[in-house]
Amino acid sequence: MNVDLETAPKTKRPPGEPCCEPVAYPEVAREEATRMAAVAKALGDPIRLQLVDVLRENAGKVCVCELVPLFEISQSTLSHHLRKLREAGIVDSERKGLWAFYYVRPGALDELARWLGPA
Amino acid sequence: MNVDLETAPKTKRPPGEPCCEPVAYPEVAREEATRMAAVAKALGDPIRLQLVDVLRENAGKVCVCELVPLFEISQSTLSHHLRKLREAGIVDSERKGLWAFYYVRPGALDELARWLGPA
DNA sequence: CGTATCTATTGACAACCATCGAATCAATCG
DNA sequence: CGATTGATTCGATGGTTGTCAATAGATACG
Repeated sequence: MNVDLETAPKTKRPPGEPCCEPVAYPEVAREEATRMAAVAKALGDPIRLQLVDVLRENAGKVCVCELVPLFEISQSTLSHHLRKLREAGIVDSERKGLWAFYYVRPGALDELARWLGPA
Repeated sequence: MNVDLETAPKTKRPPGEPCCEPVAYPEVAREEATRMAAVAKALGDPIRLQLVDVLRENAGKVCVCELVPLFEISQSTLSHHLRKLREAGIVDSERKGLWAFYYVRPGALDELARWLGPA
């Protein structure tokens, strides 16, 4: 998480030299960032963000058919968004008879929330 | 923020009726979601997320030329990412002489962080 | 002025994305 | 079984994105 960066000169330098020394960069943040960016990307659509919002407060209680009228999109488009969220590990679903109930996977948003959170 | 959803029947219904009654949907969340989704979208790239990470801890101290060697991308691509972050209102820049110094705008991440935050 | 350095923009291109309608799969009921 | 309803997948289509090379703009120095 800590990108320890040696802040470089920033004063005039004789031309011919590059701007700055190469700066050390902790590998650790790389895959962490990739994971969090994937979650953020999945939330980077208003409909998906609202979907997560609805699901967080009605976990396991809303079937897909109830979600459709909330947004002015077709059913297949909604299914597409749900798939994106599923692929990002944010939600999961459970089928019961005819209906499919989605829920936000516990802890799925924690890493991003913590990073984003009050510094 | 609260999507108050009347959880619908979910029991067998006589055929011919639609699955569920249309569900009331608070308008309030709509533009809120759009704003937050825009921020999330901007963070939805590993490089941009790392950029924000670096800038948060070295606000006003890192010039663009120092950021380039941190990632294996060209200078123009980095500039492109910075522009994206600027357009999303996440960062801003200040020029001093030859150099451009970027910083994370205070509070830019708060709304999303709060929504995402520990429920 | 001219030249070197740093940053931003432009143009191009492949990859990805959101969206829809239509087809398909799944499960319940008669 | 056959019909119906809900959910997912498929195919197509405009739009957006990430990337680079090349270029342009801006600032400092001589």
